[in-house]
Amino acid sequence: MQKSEPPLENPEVPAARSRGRPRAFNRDMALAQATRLFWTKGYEATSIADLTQAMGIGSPSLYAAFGSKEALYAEALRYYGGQYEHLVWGGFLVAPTARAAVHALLMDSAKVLPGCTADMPRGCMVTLSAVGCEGHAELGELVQGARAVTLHRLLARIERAVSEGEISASIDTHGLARFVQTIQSGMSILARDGASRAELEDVAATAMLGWDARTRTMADR
Amino acid sequence: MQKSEPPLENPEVPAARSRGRPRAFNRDMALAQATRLFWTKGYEATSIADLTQAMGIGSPSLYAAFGSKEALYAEALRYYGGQYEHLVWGGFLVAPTARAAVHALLMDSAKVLPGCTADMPRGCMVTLSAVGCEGHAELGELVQGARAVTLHRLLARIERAVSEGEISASIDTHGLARFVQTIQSGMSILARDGASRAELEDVAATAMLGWDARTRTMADR
DNA sequence: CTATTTATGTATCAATCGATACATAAAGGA
DNA sequence: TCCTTTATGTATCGATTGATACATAAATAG
Repeated sequence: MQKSEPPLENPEVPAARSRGRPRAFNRDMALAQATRLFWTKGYEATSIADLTQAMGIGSPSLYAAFGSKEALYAEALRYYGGQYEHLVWGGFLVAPTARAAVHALLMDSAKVLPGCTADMPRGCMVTLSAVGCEGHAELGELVQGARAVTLHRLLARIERAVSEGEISASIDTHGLARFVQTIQSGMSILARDGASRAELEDVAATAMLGWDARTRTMADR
Repeated sequence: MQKSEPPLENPEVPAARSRGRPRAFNRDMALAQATRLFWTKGYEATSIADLTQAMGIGSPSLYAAFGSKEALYAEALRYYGGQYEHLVWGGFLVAPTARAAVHALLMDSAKVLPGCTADMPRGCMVTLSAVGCEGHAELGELVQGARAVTLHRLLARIERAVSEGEISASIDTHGLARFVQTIQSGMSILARDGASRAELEDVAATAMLGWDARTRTMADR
C-alpha cells in the first residue's frame, strides 16, 4: 500500500549516486510546496495541476516521485509534522510540570497558529483537515489518527503529573486532556479566521484559569 | 449576483398555485438533503451527482430550483441556520445573565454537536467550513461572516452584562467573547472526531470555571 | 563509445466536474 | 380543446479531474 520508508541506509553516506538521469527538482522543496498547498486549501480543493505548477514540474515527475495524490498528501502530513510540530510541542515536551507543559503548548500555539512566518498558512493543517476527507477513508483515518495523538500526549502528560503528585488522583485526567484539546483545536479555527497572536494568548490565559480551577477541585495540589 | 430573497409575498396566502407543470419533488426536502450532504462532506467534496442522487432529481431540476451549486450551498447554509441554530442559541438568547447565557450555549452545544438526532451530522456546519472554500471567494466570505456572527452575539451579550453591572467594566469583553468562541469551535472538531455529549459537557463545565475566574479578576461581580 | 538506467516533456487517457439544450410531460387559463 | 407555462428526463456540453504512454534527454557503468 505504501512504501513505508525503504531500507533507509545510513543517511551519512550520500548513498552512492544513482545511475540514470538526475532529478531536475529538489524533492524536499517540492514536498514543502505541496504541503503548503494542502495546508491552505485542503485535500479536495488542491488539484494535481495546482501541485505541479507550484512545484514547477510535470505530472509524470510528480507520480514518479510520490506515487499518487493520496500518497503525496500522506507524505505532506508527515513533512508538516517534522517541520512544524516542534514549534508547538517543543516547550510542552520539556516542561517540568503538566501545568507548565499545557501553558507552553497553548502559548506556543497562540504564537504559531496565526502564521508566525510570512509565508506560513494560518491554523493547524491536521486540525483543519477535520472535514473534506470523506470518501477517502484512508486519509480520513490518517488525519483523525494525527489528531488523536494530541489527546494521547496530553493524557499521558497529565497522568504522569498525577503519578508524580502534581495533580490530585481524584482528577478526571481524560476530561482535563479533552479541555486542553478543545482549546487548541478552537484556536486553529480562530486563527484561520484572522485572530491575532495577542487574542489567542488571551484565550490561552483564560484557559489556564480553567485549568487551575479544575486541578484545584477536590485537592490543593 | 444572488437573488436576495425575491419580493416575498405574504406567506399566509398559498400564492395562487402557479401555472405550469408542478414540481415532482419537495423543495424543502431536497434542500434538507443538500444541507446534510454539504454539512457532512463540505462544499468541494460534494458533487452535483451526489446532490441530485440524494435529492432524487435530475440536474436540470436542481439548477431550475436553486440556480447553481454555490447558490444551493448558500441556501443550505441559510436552511441550516433556520433549522438548527435555535438548538444551540435558544437558551443563550433568553438567559437572564451573560453567565447563564454562555453556560446554556456551551451545554446546548455539548448536547447537539455530537449529533443529537440519529441522522444528524456531527459538528457545526459553519464552523467546519473553515477550510475548503478557497478559490470560492464569495462562499468563503459567506461562511466567515456566519462565524463572525457567533463572536458578535457573544460580545453583545457580554457588553450588555457589563452595562447591567453583572460583569465588571474593567473586563476585556472582547477577550472573554473570544474565549467562549474558542471553546465552542473546538467542540465542533472534537464532536466530528467522535467525542461524546458527556465529554463535551465536561469541557463546557471546565470552560465555565475559566469564565468564573476571568470575570472575578479585579472585580467580584 | 555503447548500453543501461532514470527522469523529463508532450500529449493524452477515461472519468468526472458543473452546467445546459432540447424535446416531452403535465398542469392551469382561455 | 387548444395554448401557454413550467418541470422533467435524456443526452450531452466543454473543462477539468487524477493518472499514463511514449519518445527523448541526461546521467552512470562497462
